[in-house]
Amino acid sequence: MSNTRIPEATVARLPVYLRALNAMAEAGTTSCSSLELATAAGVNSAKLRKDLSHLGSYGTRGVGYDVEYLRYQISREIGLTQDWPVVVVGIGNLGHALANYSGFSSRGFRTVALLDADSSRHGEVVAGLEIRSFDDLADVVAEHGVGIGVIATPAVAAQAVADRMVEVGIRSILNFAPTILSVPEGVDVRRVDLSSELQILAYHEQRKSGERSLVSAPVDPVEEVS
Amino acid sequence: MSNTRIPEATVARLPVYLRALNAMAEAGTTSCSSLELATAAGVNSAKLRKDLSHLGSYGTRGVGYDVEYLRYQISREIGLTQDWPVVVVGIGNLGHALANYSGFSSRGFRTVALLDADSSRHGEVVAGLEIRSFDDLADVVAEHGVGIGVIATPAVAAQAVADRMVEVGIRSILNFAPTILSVPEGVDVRRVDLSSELQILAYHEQRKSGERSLVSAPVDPVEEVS
DNA sequence: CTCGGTTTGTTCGCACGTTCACAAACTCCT
DNA sequence: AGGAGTTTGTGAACGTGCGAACAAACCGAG
Repeated sequence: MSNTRIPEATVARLPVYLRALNAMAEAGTTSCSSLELATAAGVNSAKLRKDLSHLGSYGTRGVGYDVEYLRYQISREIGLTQDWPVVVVGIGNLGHALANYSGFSSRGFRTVALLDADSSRHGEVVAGLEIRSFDDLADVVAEHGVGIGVIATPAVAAQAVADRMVEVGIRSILNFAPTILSVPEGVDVRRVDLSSELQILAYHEQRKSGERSLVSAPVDPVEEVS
Repeated sequence: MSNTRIPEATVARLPVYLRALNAMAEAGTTSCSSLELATAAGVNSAKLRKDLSHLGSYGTRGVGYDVEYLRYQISREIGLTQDWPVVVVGIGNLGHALANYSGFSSRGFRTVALLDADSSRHGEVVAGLEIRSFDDLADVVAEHGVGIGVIATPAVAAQAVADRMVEVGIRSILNFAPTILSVPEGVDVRRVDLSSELQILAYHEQRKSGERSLVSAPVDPVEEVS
């Protein structure tokens, strides 16, 4: 069972389960049912059980799941039992926030370097780390091992940063810049786009409002531009 | 065609298309094919055409799409032709970054208030706005109309903030706090979890590494805790 | 006007994800 | 020991999304 590939949708939910389990462990709960964990994670209980079944059979019928045991199993499956060095490039407002974000360092992720192209900021200390030149990327990777690259630069610089990251061997990139990065096969990019999220919310909000006022706006007032 | 509901997966991609169209417009391109736009957005061209067909028939066979016209149509569909007031709660590192994020203000979204529970920060000016008390939430909503709420508080405070937002009429929430919010029916919550994104990357990175070294780790060294 | 080339919009088959419903398995009580 | 109650793990039905392939429609040349 555990040698088969885990579905992508399941992988995306594992961190949520892990978070819920951590909260339970902190609250002193040692055991939980699939329904409890599912509601804490905001999903259907059947979906939770199927997700967990992809990792193996870690529950006990008639009883439920041992919080600590399941927590370890999910952590191991995701890979949090090892150490992941993280390089953050672009220390603007967002990069600053990311460097200080406790959620990064807490779970196996260790920010090992902050890089920025702006030389006037080099030497400045943020979250206990000195901002270094972007040219040091290769050195950082050599020093701490290849890890995960986080791009928090303006959109125009993002592709160049990504290209350089790939060059020095980074194959997992978290991109906060509002651009689609093109990378070679084998490199994973996850995009976090704050503006897109707002736009999706706006779409649903608009639909909800339109529903209320029963305006269907059937005719389009704008003609083709010539 | 345009009166039917647009699939959720399509809605999530519309902002990406919009961004690509904006880049084209800035570059002076007035017309484009589905293939050009699709590659710029990083998707399959067939998928792009199907997505756009849900909005209506805005292209010309044998020619392609008019950039400006399509840009307007997508903007209108998402609802960006109207003005969306946004309230940001929790002006820590992340809230600070969000307040300064230009992508918010650029596309119909207008940050109308920054709120924080910490009274020592009240009056401080961030991105041209004065930080106000969280108690002012109802006033802000009354003043600027019900809008979108952004939660950038620590995890422990997030649920209380969400509850209050719902109370004063906000029904679209963008949650950056690492918690699952429980909200009543009709309220939309989108979650942006930086730590989860890293964990998903780590999972894939681990698989890539494991593939290389051919270590399948079939036996589990940890026994059930008693 | 007709014909060849091009590009959209749509149909179809397939794979993936979700939910229901239930058998298997465990605990507890008598 | 046995049965009642509970909860997991999974098989099956269902819905959604994706990609290929193709017909419909448009442009331009002759």
